[in-house]
This record gives sequence, structure tokens and C-alpha cells, in this order.
Amino acid sequence: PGGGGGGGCGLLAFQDEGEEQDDKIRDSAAGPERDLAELKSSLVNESEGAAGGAGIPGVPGAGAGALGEAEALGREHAAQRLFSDKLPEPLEDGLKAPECTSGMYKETVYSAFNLLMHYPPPSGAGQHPQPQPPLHKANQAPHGVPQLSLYEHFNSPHPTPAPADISQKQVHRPLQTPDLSGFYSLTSGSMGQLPHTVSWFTHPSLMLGSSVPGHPAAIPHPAIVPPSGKQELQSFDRNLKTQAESKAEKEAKKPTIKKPLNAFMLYMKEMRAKVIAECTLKESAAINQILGRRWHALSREEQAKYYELARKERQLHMQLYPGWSARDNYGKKKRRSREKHQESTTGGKRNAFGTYPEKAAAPAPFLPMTVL
DNA sequence: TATCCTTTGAAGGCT
DNA sequence: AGCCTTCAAAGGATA
Repeated sequence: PGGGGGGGCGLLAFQDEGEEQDDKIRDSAAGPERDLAELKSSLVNESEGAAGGAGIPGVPGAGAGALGEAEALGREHAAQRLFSDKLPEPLEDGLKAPECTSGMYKETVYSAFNLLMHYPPPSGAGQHPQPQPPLHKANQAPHGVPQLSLYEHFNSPHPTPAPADISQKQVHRPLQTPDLSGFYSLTSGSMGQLPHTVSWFTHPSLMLGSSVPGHPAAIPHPAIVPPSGKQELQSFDRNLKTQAESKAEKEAKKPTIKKPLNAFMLYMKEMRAKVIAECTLKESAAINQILGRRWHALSREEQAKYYELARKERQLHMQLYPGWSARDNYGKKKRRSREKHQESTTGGKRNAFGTYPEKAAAPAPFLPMTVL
């Protein structure tokens, strides 16, 4: 109900997107660069067409007037309703908010740059001026240690202090490091949870401050966190100082090695602040819905960068924790009501078809397949 | 205070 | 092989 013609367009767009994802896989097997521009342009046109936008050709999201944007939002919104009977109020507000529409299709411009920020080129090219999204409070560690991603670090007017000579260098990540574990030995005075991205490993400032010879950076890997939650994070320092713990207690409080972030998680982490700034939203669930739709609007090239980043993330994670399995963290998040949770996840709440639309539309990790 | 919500992707287990 | 479940992040909302 309420889908209407616009909803049909939206549906077609999503279906096409899914087929296109299949095309991505096939293309990646046949030839990764083939028809890339054509695919990209078709995707962009598709998005604009589905959204009813009349933007400047070649400039996604540009030139759409207020009416066009409203219309685009209306249709897009209608399409969204196909997958969700009722959007959360904050999301609806956010989508209606004009400041939320302004950058709806602009993130593609930023993402490539942000990837460069994650992998700064050798010649100190990380000094590009870039509109700095307001630092989210979550980027601040509970005890005041700024948690800057590499993107944020290189764009911050006051980046993490680092000697100029080092900050200008590229620190090569040793992909085949025999003793990586020594880099991330847990020490007292935990730094908190640093942003979990592969880039942290190359971050110059992270190579500093070690007082231990042979251990350039005695900073725990961001994937290593106290057992769970923020409370444990705060108590983690105390736990480290407490020597009179039983062996069982120590085992129980053993830091959890978190899963490596997938492509979408990396994208979310990078774009969250921007969406918050644009949409004046704070609720993560609503923000994530927007980010999910923006993710689908990304071109395959832009998504490929995140897939590649995620692949490297997994590679590094495997090197750091060879025996680790995702199974290790199963059951560590306690569910309030398992039945209720299952109902929410499998009971057709993800879309109107009782399936997992994202699964169907999500591209296979085409780059990893070609690389590996 | 702990968990839910919401997204996509990866991984493990089960059939 | 295909399906299902869980967990990664995030922070306001809720039990």
C-alpha cells in the first residue's frame, strides 16, 4: 500500500541493481575493466531516473532544484516503503529535512578521496584540504583520547601529534611480518578502542610513543577490546592493574578479538559523520538505513574500493590472529529475547517480501574473488 | 545497565 | 549448495 507507480520504479531499480550485481560478478571474472564506464553511467542514470532527478548529466546530485529534490525524495521514499512498511520517525524526518537531501548523491565524490586517506600515497599527499565533518562524540574515547580514523587524522586541523619527518613518510605495512603480535601487546593504560580499520596499522602516529625497544608501538590492535561493552572498557584498565585475579576471572575477562570490518561497515564508519551532519539525525538505526541506501547508490568502482579495503582488513586480521574464528565471539552478545530477535530479523521486517533484499541485491565480493 | 534497532557483508553451522 | 544465524559499528531508545 502506498507504493504506487513510483514504488514500481523503485522496485525496478532495485531489481536491476541486483541483476547488475550479478553482472559485476560475471564481469569481474571476464574482465574487471570492461564496460565499467557504461555500467557506472547506467547505474547513475538508473538512480537518477528512479529518483526522478533532473540533475546535470555527469554530476550526480547536482542541479536538482528544490522541486526536483522533493520529487526525487518522494519517489525514493515510495520505493523505500516497498521494503519497509513504515520508516522510523527519525528517518522520515531526516529524509524530509532539506539538509539531508543536499548531499544524497555526493558521497561518491568523497569516498574515493577517503580511500586515499586510508591509503595515503607515498609523497605526503595526505595534506589535501577537505571539508571536515564535525567530529562525532563517539570519536572521543571515554577518557579523552581522540579516536581518529586515518581519514579524520589527515583532515584534522590538529592531527595526532607526530614528527613532521615521519608524518611525511609512508610507513609501509609489512604484509608478511613474522612477529606482528609483538606490535599489539596489551599494555597498561589502554588506549581504548581505536578505529578499526586497516589503515590504523600504517598510521605514523601509531608507530610512536613506544618505550619498549623492539616494540615500535605497544598499542593494542583496535580489534582487541575488553570482553564487551563500554563499561568493560573503563574497567579494563582497572582489571589490568588488579593482579589478584583468579585464573578463571582472567580467562573470563580476556579481551575479545573483534571481527574485521566488512566493506559496508568501513563505508558506514567513514560516512556516518557526514550523514549525521547532513540529516541532523542522531539515531543510528535511521542513519544506517540511509547509509544502506547510499551504499546501493555507489558505483561499482566506489564499492570495489571498500571491498578491497575490507579484504586487506581481513588479511591483516588473519595475520594478527591466525587461530581466531568468528565463532569465538558467538554468544558473547546476549540477546534479550531470542525469539523476538528472530522475529524481527526473519519475520519479514527486512522487506515486504519476507526475504533478505540486501542479500539478494548485495554484490558478491567480486574483487576478492579476482584477487584471490 | 544491558539490549534493541538498523544496515550489509563475512563466516560458521546445519540440512 | 543453500539457508540461517551471529557479529562487526553506532548511539538513541527501551526494557
